[in-house]
Amino acid sequence: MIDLRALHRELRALHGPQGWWWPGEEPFEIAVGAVLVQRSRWEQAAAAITALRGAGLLEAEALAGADEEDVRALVRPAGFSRTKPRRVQALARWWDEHADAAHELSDAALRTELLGVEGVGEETADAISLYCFCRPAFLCDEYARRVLRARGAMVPGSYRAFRRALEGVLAEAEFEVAELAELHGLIVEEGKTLRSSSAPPTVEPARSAAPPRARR
DNA sequence: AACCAGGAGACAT
DNA sequence: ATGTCTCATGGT
Repeated sequence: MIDLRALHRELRALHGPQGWWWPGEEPFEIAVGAVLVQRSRWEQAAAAITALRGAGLLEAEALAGADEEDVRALVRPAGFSRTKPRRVQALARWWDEHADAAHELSDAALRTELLGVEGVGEETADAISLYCFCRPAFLCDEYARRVLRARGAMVPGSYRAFRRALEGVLAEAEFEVAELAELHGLIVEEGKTLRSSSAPPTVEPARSAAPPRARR
């Protein structure tokens, strides 16, 4: 499909080796960030995290027991206030009760357990596995899709199919966890320079002098 | 004012 | 197990 080692080298040359890790001080904060950033910009998620920190809620037990309305107000900058407040509190409850024991689980068992938490889907489970529990994982997100497609790879549309398609080359590359962590960071940097359309640049038809058609 | 932003969950095949 | 459809909101 694609040589991930070569991609890693290329992106390092492009953006510089950056020893990238998910922004955040401690694992729980990182996990909260992974949920809050869903379908929104990192700047917005970061604002919500700052608010939570200010309220002393960046600790699992405190957030789990916090008033729902308070949490709603604090995470508002991250948007989706119907779902995200519930999701970060569901995560906090799980974290408070199970995160400790989760270190003993296999990579696959941990992932399965994370998927059982409300608001944690495939991508977020992989992000938490990698950046909170230091388990090998590759984030098959929209950026990865763009970057690989831009290099000519046929990338399946669904997360599952994408992930499976990468299993082989991923095993072949034998990345360390730190390398996987940095690779994702590099892919994000590179992905931001790409269009989401994934369509190769097409030549615009010669523009006529006609004014744009009036909208209705 | 339309459009985008680092998905998840429910449901049907 | 895999594909499809729906939801949902702050910021620019």
